[in-house]
Amino acid sequence: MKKVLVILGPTATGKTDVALRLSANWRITQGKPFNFPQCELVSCDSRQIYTGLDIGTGKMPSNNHPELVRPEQDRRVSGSGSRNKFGMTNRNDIKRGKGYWEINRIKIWMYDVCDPKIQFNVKDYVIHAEKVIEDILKRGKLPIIVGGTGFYLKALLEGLPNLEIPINKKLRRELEKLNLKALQNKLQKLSPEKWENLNNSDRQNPRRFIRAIEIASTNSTSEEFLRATIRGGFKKYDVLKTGLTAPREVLNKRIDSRLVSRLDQGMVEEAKNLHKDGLSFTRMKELGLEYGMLAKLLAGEISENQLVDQLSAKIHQYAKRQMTWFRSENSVFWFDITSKNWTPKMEKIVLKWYDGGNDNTQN
RNA sequence: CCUGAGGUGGCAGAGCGGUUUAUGCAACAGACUGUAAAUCUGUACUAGGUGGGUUCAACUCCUACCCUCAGGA
Repeated sequence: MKKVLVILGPTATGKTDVALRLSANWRITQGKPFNFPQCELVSCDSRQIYTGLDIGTGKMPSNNHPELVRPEQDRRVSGSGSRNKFGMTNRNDIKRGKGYWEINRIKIWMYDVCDPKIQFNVKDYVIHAEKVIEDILKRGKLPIIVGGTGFYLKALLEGLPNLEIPINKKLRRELEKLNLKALQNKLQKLSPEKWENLNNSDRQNPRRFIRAIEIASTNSTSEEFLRATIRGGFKKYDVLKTGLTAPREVLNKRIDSRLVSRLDQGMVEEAKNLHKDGLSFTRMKELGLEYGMLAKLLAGEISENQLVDQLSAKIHQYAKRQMTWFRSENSVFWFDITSKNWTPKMEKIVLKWYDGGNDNTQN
């Protein structure tokens, strides 16, 4: 079975660095007893997807890797070429070897797949990422999925039942005009079972309603529906899930110091430029966290001090949400990055898994 | 020093003479099968600058003091 390594965990645990180090180690130790693979990283992050969100999403390595390369140089020069639905100039960017970054000669995929003005979503992610991963495997390398977006990761690994039921823009536009009560009524009428299945929290979440209604109102005999269960996720691969954590307080401290260094790296400038390139503040706010706050700063709604304080809190909350999400993830080998010797331990487990092939159940 | 405004919970910020309480943010916990760094839910907690009054009752009225801010000198 083809193998895929996953490194998941909340923000600021250093997932990417670990993945890069693993990749580098493997290359260095080539020729030893194990048949070490070469690795390529696959980002699983709902914001690194977007072009131009570099510093604020941590694509830009903070400890200035000298050999950072960005193969796709002129991506943002808006030429006259036709653009795909993600606002990229060529539909096949990924196939043609674009859409990745290279750090110390290690490729990182699923960066810069979509224009930030355009809304990306899970389905887009799954489709692209699957393609990328298959391609990496075909080239005989080990894909390392580096994931902070639990939902995307889950969809990629396990599939999403209604993934094939498309977005109905017209319907959404109408539903968005309705208030919560109206949405509730509509779903109750349309699909009582669906309503029953929603928990209290989702029953007050307009955004969930809109999709639920969207699903419920597709004709169940439609072609989309028939195809709806096709996507089955990753059953065909041998997946090892590793996870990085740290105590809350440690994480918060790391987040705060990282925030300072992102500011030093020119995060504000970056946001200014994005806005100059036509990214509205409204849209920027939708992008959340750093960009959301940066938009507020640039729009004059908050001061620089407020930016730091509020953003820090927001990212703390985000990390918390990620931890809550990942807690329910099954069969993850967790490593506390504040514990001693976690790195060699992790490497050992990974190598054993990679080399073994048959000793799969160790947790 | 004068004049004006004001001092409310971790922060911001309302109303009100009387036990039900603003509210928002933050905190804590959680949900989440197509915006997921988004969206949503639940919980707890913490007040009324200080000292005097008035009143059956004061965060709410009066007063002195302290402090802050703005304008003046």
